[in-house]
Amino acid sequence: MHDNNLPLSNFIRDIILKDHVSGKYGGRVRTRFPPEPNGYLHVGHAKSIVLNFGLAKEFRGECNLRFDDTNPIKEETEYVQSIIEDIKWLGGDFGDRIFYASDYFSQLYLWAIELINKDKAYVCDLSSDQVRETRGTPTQPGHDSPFRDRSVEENLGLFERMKNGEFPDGARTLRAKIDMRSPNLNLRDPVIYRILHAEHHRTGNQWCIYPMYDWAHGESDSIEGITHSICTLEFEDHRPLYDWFLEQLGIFHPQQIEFDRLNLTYTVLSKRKLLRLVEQGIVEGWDDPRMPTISGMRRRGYSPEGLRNFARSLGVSKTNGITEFEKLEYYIREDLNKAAKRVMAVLRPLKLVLTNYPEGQVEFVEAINNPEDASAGTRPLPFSRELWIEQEDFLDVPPKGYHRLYPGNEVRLRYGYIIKCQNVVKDPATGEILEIQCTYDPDTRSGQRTRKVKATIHWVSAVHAIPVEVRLYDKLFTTENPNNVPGDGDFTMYLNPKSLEVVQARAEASLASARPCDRYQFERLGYFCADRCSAAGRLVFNRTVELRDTWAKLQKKI
RNA sequence: UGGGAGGUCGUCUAAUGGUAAGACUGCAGACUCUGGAUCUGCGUAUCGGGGUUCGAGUCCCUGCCUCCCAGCCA
Repeated sequence: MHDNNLPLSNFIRDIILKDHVSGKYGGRVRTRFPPEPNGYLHVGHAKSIVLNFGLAKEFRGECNLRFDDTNPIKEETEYVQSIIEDIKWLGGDFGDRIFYASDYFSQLYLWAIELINKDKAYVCDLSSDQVRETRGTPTQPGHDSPFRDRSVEENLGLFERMKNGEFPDGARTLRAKIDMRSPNLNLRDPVIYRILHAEHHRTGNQWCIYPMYDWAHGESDSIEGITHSICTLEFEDHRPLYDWFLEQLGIFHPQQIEFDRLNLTYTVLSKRKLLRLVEQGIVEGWDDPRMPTISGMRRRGYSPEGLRNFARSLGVSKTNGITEFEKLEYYIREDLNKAAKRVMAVLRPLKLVLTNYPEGQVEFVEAINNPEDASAGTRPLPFSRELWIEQEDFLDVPPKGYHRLYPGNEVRLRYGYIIKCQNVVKDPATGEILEIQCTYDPDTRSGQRTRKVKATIHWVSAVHAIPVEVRLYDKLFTTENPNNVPGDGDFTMYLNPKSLEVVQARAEASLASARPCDRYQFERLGYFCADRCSAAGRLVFNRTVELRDTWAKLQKKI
């Protein structure tokens, strides 16, 4: 078993380690996690959070939380709240260092004026269509805007009037004066301010010009004294621009480093697509347990530790790959196995009667709460004549290798007795199995040295069991890469119609005290988590992940 | 066909000129009062072709393939 707390080596850590020992930035390490509050965080962000906060912690530095809130049209306070909650839940420690790019709007404005004064920026009257037309293409150079050579004074005046709200949206922009013939499209006089008469979630109507990402991001990093600005691969082309702005201004210059974003099989991880799932009502909301969002996974029952271990196991590189969903499930199970209390619950109940067990008699058997943790202790379980067992644990005609109950066969009732199937009661009209009649062997009570049988099945006492609703979740998509759609198709064509099944189950009575978010293992079935809507009178559990099931796997192969 | 970045077991990641390693998956087995967990075993993977070198996944040349970039999104 590997040690999950060991710092894993990766190329970014190598760079930081080198800078740390060489004394660059005074040996100081400061990273940042810069989400845009335009959606909920997902498992891909978890990778970035673990990386950024982990690196800061390892080198005794800090990681700031900074909201990249430069686009008032898409951003909302609800997202800010959810992001803060999700990072905390995951264990990211930002202390009181919650910042907003919008905190720096005034400074950014002043710096823009500085750029104009240095003849490195100009006000352009071209429409967005015209800008696109003059930008050129990847293979053809662009050409200069007719407004490129305005005087500093004119630019200053126009820019101030832009700020003062004298022009409608889109009428003008402030652009950096770099090189319209650059092979890097980002350097072809990129827009740095646009006019947007929109209310901002924090600055309200104070501004009607808003900085673009490229202009705001590096400068925000600089203001906060970020040493290593870690972002995803698609920003590689932006690094020259990131550097250019900093150089023009002559301010503190953080280092941008790009790494590969997480892709997961059977999953979409783009905020645009996730937003669609929410808005079209395909899922219940951002925290639907089928969503790859952090809040969805939390509601599903994933533990922060499990998610962190998964994120750490990912590694960091510049290769564009797709991680198998099974790897995520492995780390979730690994953590839950250690921590989750075991209970018995029957998802699809089938009546079982012990014909030789006295009517009305109840005895208590001792059940182990967690075989992985002796300190979790034991609990008494009521045992009686009539029980519920799992429908799939009985088969009238068993296939080869099936060890569970069938006519004439013996199995052990977990923590109870060995029983033998004597009779099957069926509906004469439909052939539906109504009841299984068995005899129990009084000499085989759990805890004694008795003979062995091939299978142990779970059960609950019919009179003692409580009804619970269980939501069985499955993958949201039926294909490994839902992003890869043929022709003019849409990723929703791969939606799994069976991603949610609700069953009315019977559970041991101890589950009555389950509080929302409590995690359990339902023995032989999987890990389950009390939903946030679960209450004493109406218990609801979400299936987090199934147990590994080698029998089911064998069946599939046939 | 411009620029940028990549190509190592099925998947993800290591190896920083010196025995190609680990995790996940898969398969086989042991153990088991969870067909869980645990344990054991199983790996012809360096994109191709040249070159440098005693020695190349690593360095050089060349070809091929993949991803990203033409928002007043981030």
